[in-house]
Amino acid sequence: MVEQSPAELDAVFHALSDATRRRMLARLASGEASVGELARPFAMSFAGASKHVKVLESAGLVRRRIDGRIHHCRLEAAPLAEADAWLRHYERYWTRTLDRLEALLKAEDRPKHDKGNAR
Amino acid sequence: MVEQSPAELDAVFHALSDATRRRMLARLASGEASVGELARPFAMSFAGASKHVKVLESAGLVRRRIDGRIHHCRLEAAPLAEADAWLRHYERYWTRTLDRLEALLKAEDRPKHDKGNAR
DNA sequence: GCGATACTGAACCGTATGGTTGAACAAAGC
DNA sequence: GCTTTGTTCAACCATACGGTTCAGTATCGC
Repeated sequence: MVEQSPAELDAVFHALSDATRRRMLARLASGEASVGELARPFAMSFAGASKHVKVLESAGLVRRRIDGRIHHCRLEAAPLAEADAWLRHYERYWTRTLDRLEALLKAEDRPKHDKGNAR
Repeated sequence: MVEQSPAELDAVFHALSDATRRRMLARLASGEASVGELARPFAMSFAGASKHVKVLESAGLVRRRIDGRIHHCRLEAAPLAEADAWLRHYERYWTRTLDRLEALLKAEDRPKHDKGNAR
C-alpha cells in the first residue's frame, strides 16, 4: 500500500484524535458556526477552543470565512474522504472477523452437521 | 452524533496519525510479523520501532503473541471499523462535494443549456 | 556455559500538544 | 468616542511525543 500524501493524512488523523475536535466537527455537520459557537459547549477557555479550530483548519477540515468580527467556520469533508479511503483498505480484515463470528454463531446453532461449510 | 467510546477513538486516531505506524499496519495486512520485521524497513533504532508497536498495541490495532524470544504481531482491525464508522457519518458531505464538482464539469461541457439541472 | 539474537525498559533530549492567562485588535452598538 | 463583543496572539506551564542510547532480560544455537 502506497500513501500519496502522508503528511496530510498525519494532520487529518491527528486532528481527529481529540474528542473536543471531533465534537466540533459533529457540530459543523449541522451547519456553519462561528468560533464562539463552536467553543461554547466546552468547559474551556475561548482561546483554547480557538486553538482547536486552528488545528482543524490547518488539517483542511474547516474553512473559515471572516465576516466583520465573526469568523464563520464550515465543514470541509474532502480530507475525511482521504482518511476513509485509507481505512477501507483494511475493511476486509474487520469484515472477515465479523464473518468468522457469524460462522461461529451458526455452528453453535447446529453443532452436529454443516461441518466445514462456513465459507 | 454521540460517541460511545471517545477514549478508544482517541487512541485509534492517534495511532493512525503517524506514517511509520500506518506503514507497519500495512505490512501486517500481508500477514503476521515479528517486531524485528516490522522495524527493519525504517531508519530508526529498534527500540524506537518497538515503541511504535506498543502504541499500535495499546490502541488495540495489534495483538502480540510471544513465542520464545520472538514477539509475533497480528493485525486487529476491529478498532479500525469503529474509526471508519465515525468517519462515514460525514460521507454525505464529501460525496455532496464530489457531486457539486461533477455537476460543474457537466455544466462546462454544455454551457448554454441544462441550467439548474444539476441536482 | 557462552555468545548471539530478539526484545523491553529506563533515562534522557528536543519539540509539540493541550491548556491557561492576559494583552491586543477590529468591528458593532450605544 | 466609549464599551462591549468576537477573536487572535504571545507567553507560559505541564505533560506527551518521537526519537536516541544504554542496560537488562529471556531465549536460542553451539
